Amino acid sequence: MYSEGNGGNEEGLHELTQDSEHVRVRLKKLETLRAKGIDPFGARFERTHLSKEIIDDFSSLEGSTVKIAGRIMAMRTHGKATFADIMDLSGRIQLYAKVDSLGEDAYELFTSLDIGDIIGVIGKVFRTRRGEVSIEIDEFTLLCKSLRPLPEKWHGLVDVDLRYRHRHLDLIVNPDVRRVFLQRTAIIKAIREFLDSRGYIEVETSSLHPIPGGASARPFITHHNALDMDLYMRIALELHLKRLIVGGLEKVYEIGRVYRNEGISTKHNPEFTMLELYEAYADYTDMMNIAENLIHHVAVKVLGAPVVKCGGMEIDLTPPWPRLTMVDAVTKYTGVDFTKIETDEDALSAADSLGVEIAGKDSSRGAVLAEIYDKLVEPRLMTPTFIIDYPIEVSPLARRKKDDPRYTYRFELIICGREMANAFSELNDPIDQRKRFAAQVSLRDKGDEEAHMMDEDFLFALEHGMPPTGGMGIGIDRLVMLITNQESIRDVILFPTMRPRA
RNA sequence: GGGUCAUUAGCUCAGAUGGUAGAGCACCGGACUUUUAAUCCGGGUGUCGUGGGUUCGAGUCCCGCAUGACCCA
Repeated sequence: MYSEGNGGNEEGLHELTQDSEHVRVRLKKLETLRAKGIDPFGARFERTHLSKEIIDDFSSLEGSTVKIAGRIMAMRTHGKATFADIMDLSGRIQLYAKVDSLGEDAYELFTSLDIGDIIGVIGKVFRTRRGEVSIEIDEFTLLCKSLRPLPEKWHGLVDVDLRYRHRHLDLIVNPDVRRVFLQRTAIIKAIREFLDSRGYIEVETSSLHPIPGGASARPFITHHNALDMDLYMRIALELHLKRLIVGGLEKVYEIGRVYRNEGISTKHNPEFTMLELYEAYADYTDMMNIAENLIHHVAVKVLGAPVVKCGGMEIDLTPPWPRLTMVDAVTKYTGVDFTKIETDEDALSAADSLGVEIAGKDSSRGAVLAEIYDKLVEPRLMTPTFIIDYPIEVSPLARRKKDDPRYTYRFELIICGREMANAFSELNDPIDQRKRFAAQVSLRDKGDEEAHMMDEDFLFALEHGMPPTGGMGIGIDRLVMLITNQESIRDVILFPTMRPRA
């Protein structure tokens, strides 16, 4: 807060004053405005139009008076006439200020405004000699004085570190950034439309868990003071949503933030957004149909066509998409045929011959198969592909295949070399589920910090009986990256996790 | 975790061989009534990320640290 006279917050002022000549100059202008009785931080302003509406409807609006507000992005003064560009949510429009129509005092006040200031304007719509739709100002009012300069008008804000730390500046000066985040909103809206129209119920489950479950990941730990107990930030939505299926909600979904205590990279942020959905009496083939149609729907809604860019190429998302078992996929891309591999030892030597390192990881046949797939196959799958029938060892929550108990009714959807969805026919046998948890717990005891914990509350629910259920998780951030053609997860998360600056 | 690179003005960047720190935009002063990266004249506004070291002298060379980017695990 910066108040008038000597009663202001000296410390805050001091910090700003130190900053640069830009700030000093603007603080001085602020005092000058106040001395003239002008409030530099104005109030409510009723707009009649957004800038884009004026430009789009120019033919019907020409000559009429409009009220518009926005941030000054550029100023071009020419003595007794001045052009300025202001930006609002819809875009930019040019203002034209003339001493003839404003009068000397108001005109002088206008030219003393800074780039970055926010103003409200009443004026007439016209087109300049050069053809640009503009507003000739009759009156204007200062709605907010800006005390700091904006980044450079031509290059914008380029430094990625500064862009993420000062996202508000990124949004002001880089139009593409605004576009991406508006698209993110549109994507999530399209997902809700799709699921709501199919009778899914959106729910919110808790994010503080006594036991973190539903995924293999290290959790964040937090503490509840009154209960004097540690709690975990959720790493998945899965187990609570399944409890709702037990409870008879039958078709549920949640779009929610999950937290995983892992490294940070262009592909990983410690908090990210998952969609999970569960449908009673369905199975993983139903989930494949939903995945195809959902992502197709989203692309058409947001982009206007079922086509996304991936690296240099365009990918058509029109369903149906091919389905390939993991074993077949590994054979196709590496030549190694896992139908001929029976033992853990043979699997290990196959991994060795392919140069896939297993040391320190689960060395069971199924886990090795999944590791080979992860390293050598997944990154090469560009067009949408369902990889089905995951090994049981890496799928502790999925139903076992009837004809081959080494595999599960599970798939992952790969687009552009990235995992977009993970789904399975849910395990509803509480006795088998207990054994799977036990196997995970023993991995955990051997030092695997990502292995699941025993979750008695979940088992208790499962023991009351869960209908056969199909379930799926979709990483929203990755989906947004795909649809908006962004390479870094940080470019689709408004405030990615950053280390504090020194 | 390992390797490579980066960090200089509000922003975008340049600063061979070690010798008083530069440009464009932005900003300040002046001219200019349809410009649009407006133009013209004048002005450099800086803890060269940080802490050490070498040297008569370090933005530049060496070491540590911080933050970031890319590659690898």
